[in-house]
Amino acid sequence: MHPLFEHLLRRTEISETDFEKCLSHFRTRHYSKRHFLIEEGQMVRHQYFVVKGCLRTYLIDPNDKEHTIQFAVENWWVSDYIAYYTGAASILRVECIEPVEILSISKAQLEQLIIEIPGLEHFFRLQLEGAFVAFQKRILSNLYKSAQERYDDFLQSYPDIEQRVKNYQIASYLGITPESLSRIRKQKMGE
Amino acid sequence: MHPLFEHLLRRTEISETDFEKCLSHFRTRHYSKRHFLIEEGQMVRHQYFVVKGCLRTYLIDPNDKEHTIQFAVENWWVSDYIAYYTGAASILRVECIEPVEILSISKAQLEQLIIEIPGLEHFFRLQLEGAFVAFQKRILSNLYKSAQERYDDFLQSYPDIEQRVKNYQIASYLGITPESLSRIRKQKMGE
DNA sequence: CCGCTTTCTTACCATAGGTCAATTTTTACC
DNA sequence: GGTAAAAATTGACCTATGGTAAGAAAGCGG
Repeated sequence: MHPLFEHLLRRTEISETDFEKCLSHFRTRHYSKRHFLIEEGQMVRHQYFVVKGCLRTYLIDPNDKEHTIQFAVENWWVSDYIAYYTGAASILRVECIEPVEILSISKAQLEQLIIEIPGLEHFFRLQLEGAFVAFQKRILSNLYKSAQERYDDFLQSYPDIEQRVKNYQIASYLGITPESLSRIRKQKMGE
Repeated sequence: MHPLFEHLLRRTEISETDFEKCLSHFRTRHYSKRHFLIEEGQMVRHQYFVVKGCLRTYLIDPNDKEHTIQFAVENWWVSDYIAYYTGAASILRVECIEPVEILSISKAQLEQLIIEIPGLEHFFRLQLEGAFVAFQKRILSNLYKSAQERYDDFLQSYPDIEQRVKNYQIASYLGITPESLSRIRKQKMGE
């Protein structure tokens, strides 16, 4: 079964016919490592479903430091959602950190599909509820947990991702420097 | 016009008849300052629309420190959404920090309404998109901005809320101690 | 309006994590 | 498989923010 079909069925009911219609509006794209799906300053009119590979969404601050918001692997959606939802120019980058196969759809087309296909709006509402929970947990973690604890949480939550990304990228997700992460890892060795 | 009707109309189309039906499933409640709408350990089966007053959602960590996730004033929705969406027991408190008038609805009833009234699901999807953007911005801020900058951002984003809540509550929202906030405020005086 | 409680401020010291720079290890690619 | 580049580690030092404690100010209930 198509991975997107399977993915949609987890949260909503959709007929095979409707799915085919839906799928016809997505375009498959292949990108190599280092390709930027989105760069700062762009308008963002698409979002993407990851069929294969790994990507990272991050911001570069005024001191040239990177801060990772999200990693995306198979069956995740990715975009600069601040820009996508608000219509503002992007302040983020979305970079392929592995060779990637994605399905791309424009916001205009997706909104049209949502009107036409019952169940799609439901899917995206539930999807956003999930994101809401994840974000809120992350904000809480950042508020009261130590770097060490956040790293442990990360390992537990994303054991699959940990092996596919660089430590300095994980550090930038946790809000610490690569040096600090290295020290934390060193300390864990001795446990 | 009813504040909830006005609120819904900002994001979706809904007939007056449908709104009346919708409203009939909400229950108006009044609470005094210090009342807890939700406490740790509870199951959370309701969410609330704030008609009047101000509330705060926060966590108490193992060291008895408070960490604020959200303030809610007129026309905001509030609940412990982690518990509400996941079905897990609450780890948060929702406390009235002013006398409050709210409209309460159970998840079961709301989900039923969403099935019956076209446009409601659309409303909540857009609402969640807005929350998504706000959360992502907050995570980014926490990743790369100083306490000072986050305080400035807070003042700019929520000038209305700033005057209705205690400084120690703002500090707990920003992820700093009341003492640090006090120092920041002192420094701002001299500017 | 008084007294009590809560909140805010200030000062002094402590610390997690940051910065910088050098070194080692890993990875990518011809 | 050798080499250049990228990533990770380490050590010495630094800084923003936390912890604690105590006093000042503000708010509230009677």
